[in-house]
Amino acid sequence: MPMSQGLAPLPPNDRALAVMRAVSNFIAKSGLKAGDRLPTERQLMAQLAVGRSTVREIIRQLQGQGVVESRRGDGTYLLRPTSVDAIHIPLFIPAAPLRDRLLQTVDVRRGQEVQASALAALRATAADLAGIEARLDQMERVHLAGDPANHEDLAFHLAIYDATHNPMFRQLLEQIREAFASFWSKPFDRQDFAGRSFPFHRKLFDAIRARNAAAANRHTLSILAIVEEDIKEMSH
Amino acid sequence: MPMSQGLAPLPPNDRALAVMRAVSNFIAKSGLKAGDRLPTERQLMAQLAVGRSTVREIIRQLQGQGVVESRRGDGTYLLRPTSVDAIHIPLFIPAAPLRDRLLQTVDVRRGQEVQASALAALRATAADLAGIEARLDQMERVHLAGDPANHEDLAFHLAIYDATHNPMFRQLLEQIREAFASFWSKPFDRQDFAGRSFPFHRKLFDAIRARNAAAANRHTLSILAIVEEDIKEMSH
DNA sequence: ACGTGTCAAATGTCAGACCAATAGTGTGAT
DNA sequence: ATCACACTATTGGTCTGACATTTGACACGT
Repeated sequence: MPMSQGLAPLPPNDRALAVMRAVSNFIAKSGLKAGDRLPTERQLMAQLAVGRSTVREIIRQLQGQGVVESRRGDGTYLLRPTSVDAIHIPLFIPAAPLRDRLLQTVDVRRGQEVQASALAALRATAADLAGIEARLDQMERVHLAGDPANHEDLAFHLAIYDATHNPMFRQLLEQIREAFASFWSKPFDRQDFAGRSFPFHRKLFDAIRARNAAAANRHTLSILAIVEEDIKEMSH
Repeated sequence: MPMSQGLAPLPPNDRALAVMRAVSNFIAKSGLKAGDRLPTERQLMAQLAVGRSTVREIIRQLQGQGVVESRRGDGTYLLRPTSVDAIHIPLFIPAAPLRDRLLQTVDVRRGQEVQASALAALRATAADLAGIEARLDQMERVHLAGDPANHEDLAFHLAIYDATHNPMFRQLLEQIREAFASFWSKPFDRQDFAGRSFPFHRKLFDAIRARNAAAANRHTLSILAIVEEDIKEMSH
């Protein structure tokens, strides 16, 4: 194996880096979940023996990474657990009309979801299949009750991603979805977006359970085709 | 609901947000390119009439987003141009052995690159094709001279992505590649990584030029299969 | 039970000072 | 003329202490 990797390039007296590591370690080891409150700035300042400005700058940096959120007069809250050696990959998608951005994400998702479905068909364990089916049942219940099942739909797809045992799939979809959540807020929660894709979800599950990657791909493409149609139609 | 409509929504005292917007706007309008130097903290402080700590915190936030890099005693430099309304999507890939992380990215790339190749075959303009071929020629020249052509290989694939006219593809590959660059530095630059995939690149280009999406997919998969083999072999 | 006021605590902001590293300049020896 | 070295101005990094603004919780009076 080639040389020692990932060793700190070593900025010698860099307090900020030390504080960043300390805070990240604390988050990891203290078992904080998303939504939990971090120690106050003054507590961190005192316990780490650094100035408050340094602590604040690190919190700002975490904020920029989307790890943390500060609420004035209240405290700083954890958005997603992180660890020191987690790799942060920032994506920037340039300004464009909402419709175009949505269609661009469908392009990406088409490649990603097809691949994820195929991998899930190959790799899913019995427990994975049970989890997926549970999500599917839940989704069908809600849908048949006449309610929009967007949340359950997401859970279903995330369960498929988890069955690939590759965390990058989940990250990608989750973050893309979250990035657009601010735009959707109303139309996406209220109306049963892409409801016509509903029957294909069980077909997709059956294909995965049968370890039939080709069929899984086919049904995934069917679902995405409907999503794309709905986006195009939504922006009339 | 006796809401008075005409009330001022808010005088958001949020200086930080204002500074963030001001800096982002400045970056966008001043035409700064990656690598250019931003105004010094003291200049921003003076021109925006805010405290230096506020300026520093915004710079930290941009740092967390991967937009900017500060060098002590030198200045703050732009890594990637941004605009105010660019969407920031942070991905976190959890800690794992390097080998596993690399294989995970191959999983993702398989879906993505297949999709990108197919879209490029459908959407590439004449100019796009010329650009791709120029990159391919350059890559072949370097490779036949016996030098590792990793940089040229990247340029070739990026040209294909650009031919999809969907900026998300380029973002994804570029950022993933950059995230792992710190690990590769030596082994990746020195040795002709995945050199065996070399012949498939021209086949891929020919398929794209012939608008043959299926063939493009096939050759893309061939390239990635070799990449995967090399990763598995590298970690013997 | 319901507003209302008060207060402690938290983040947000500022100013001023000093430290540390860097790039550029100039000086001096060769 | 050239190279090595010291110096200096500039820049980001850190600390301190102060004040502002917002929030959540509790106590109070009606």
